[in-house]
Amino acid sequence: MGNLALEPLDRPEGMTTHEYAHRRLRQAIMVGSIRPGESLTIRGIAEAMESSPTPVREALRRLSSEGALRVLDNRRIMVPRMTADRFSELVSLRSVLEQHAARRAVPHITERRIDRLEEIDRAQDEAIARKDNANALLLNQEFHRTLYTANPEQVIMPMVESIWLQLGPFLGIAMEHVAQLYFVDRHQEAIAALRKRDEDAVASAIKADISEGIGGFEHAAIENLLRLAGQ
Amino acid sequence: MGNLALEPLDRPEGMTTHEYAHRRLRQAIMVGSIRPGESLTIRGIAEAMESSPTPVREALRRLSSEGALRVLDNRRIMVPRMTADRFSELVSLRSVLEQHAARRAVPHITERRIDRLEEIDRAQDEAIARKDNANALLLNQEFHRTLYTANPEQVIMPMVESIWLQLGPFLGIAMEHVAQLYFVDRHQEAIAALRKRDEDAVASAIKADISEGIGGFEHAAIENLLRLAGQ
DNA sequence: ATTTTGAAAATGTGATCACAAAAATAATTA
DNA sequence: TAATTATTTTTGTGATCACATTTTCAAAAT
Repeated sequence: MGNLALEPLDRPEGMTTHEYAHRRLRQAIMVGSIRPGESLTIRGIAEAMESSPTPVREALRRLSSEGALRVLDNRRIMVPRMTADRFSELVSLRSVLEQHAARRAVPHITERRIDRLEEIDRAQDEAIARKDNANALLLNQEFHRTLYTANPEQVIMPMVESIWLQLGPFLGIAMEHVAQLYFVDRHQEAIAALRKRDEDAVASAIKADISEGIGGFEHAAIENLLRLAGQ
Repeated sequence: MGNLALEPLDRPEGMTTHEYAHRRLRQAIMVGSIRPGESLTIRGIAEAMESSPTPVREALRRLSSEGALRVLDNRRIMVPRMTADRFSELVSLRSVLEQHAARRAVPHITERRIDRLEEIDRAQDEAIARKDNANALLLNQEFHRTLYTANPEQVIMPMVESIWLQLGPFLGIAMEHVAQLYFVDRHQEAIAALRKRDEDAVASAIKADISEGIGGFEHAAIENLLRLAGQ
């Protein structure tokens, strides 16, 4: 049942078992440490985290509703396989979604939050420098999340995270076959635009960040990568 | 625990209990037959559909991951309350999302499917004529769903449905206080644009359909409606 | 050697139970 | 009468069990 070991993740007091299972599986999927096609068994996971089938099933159901997992006809649960076409759908949707999220965040952004974004970006650069891909990925997500959640009534975040969840497993594969994942980012450009409260410029920085980041994989490159990984 | 009675919904052979519970609750929420603020109890629902807590809990968890339900700190589960600001977030996101979905569907649309769209639109007009709001709503959703799922690799549909789920309870309130809900739609315009495979025109028809439909509620009108409904 | 058959193990599903926390109700006090 | 306390009921949670289906693996047959 895969290395959902990752890091056991601290479990805050009062957090329910199914919540913990959900968070742990979610993070494992999002940073690509569970391979597509790998099938997950309820009992296996339950045993791995020393609990029982009931809460694990609830966690798996939630993840399937979030698009992170897929239930087959035989009721087996697995991480969906990636295809070049699906990848392209995911990336184009991500671009539209996050541009919109960024625009709607601008009117609510504070200087304090922009400072926080700079910190996160710095931390991400450090993670990249020490080739710590998993943490760089996590910090990149935190950068985007911190931007979008500036909007207090925002309802888009769960959808953005759903996209991340669906792209995660592919990133896991990519990281095994490509040395550097995020050589460039457009975060500085986004920050500059935010300081000016320039919605268009922010949206365009986000668009570029995505299209030059994960969106940079071309159709043929993806098929090669998937073949290489035995998908 | 509310009239999730609605219609008991036929239960296809082989459908699991939690799946059935999920579908039934989902539909009840989507057509607005469960009021915001109304709290749902696991045992209550289980009893109402003659099953047990386990599968009902799974259904509720899925719905909470889909944005349809909210778990409070006391672990109570309820339909989220609407606010004017949240409503505006939902509608603007819906517009962006569905325009994108429509654009990506155009290259895959077939004449047969366009014919099907015309049928659905006709059926919806009939439902409107006989003031059958719930079915008109369902048929409107089927129209949009049929369009977007023309794209076989589409990953956007769960997100669109999540928006519908979040708007559903408000529609239920609106239906109690407003006579006609969908006096106009832009479906014919969308169909004409589809016949010409004109992406821009299709997107613009969908945009208008949303902004003139549910998007037509103005900030003040929403606050009035919510106050009227005792929210 | 490949396929088919049969037994054993693994797995998903849902009902039930025990426990703790929360809510509702009744009893008591100010 | 209103507020507070105590008791009862309701509710969410998670472990366990039984059952049916599926998968796995070994033996037998073609």
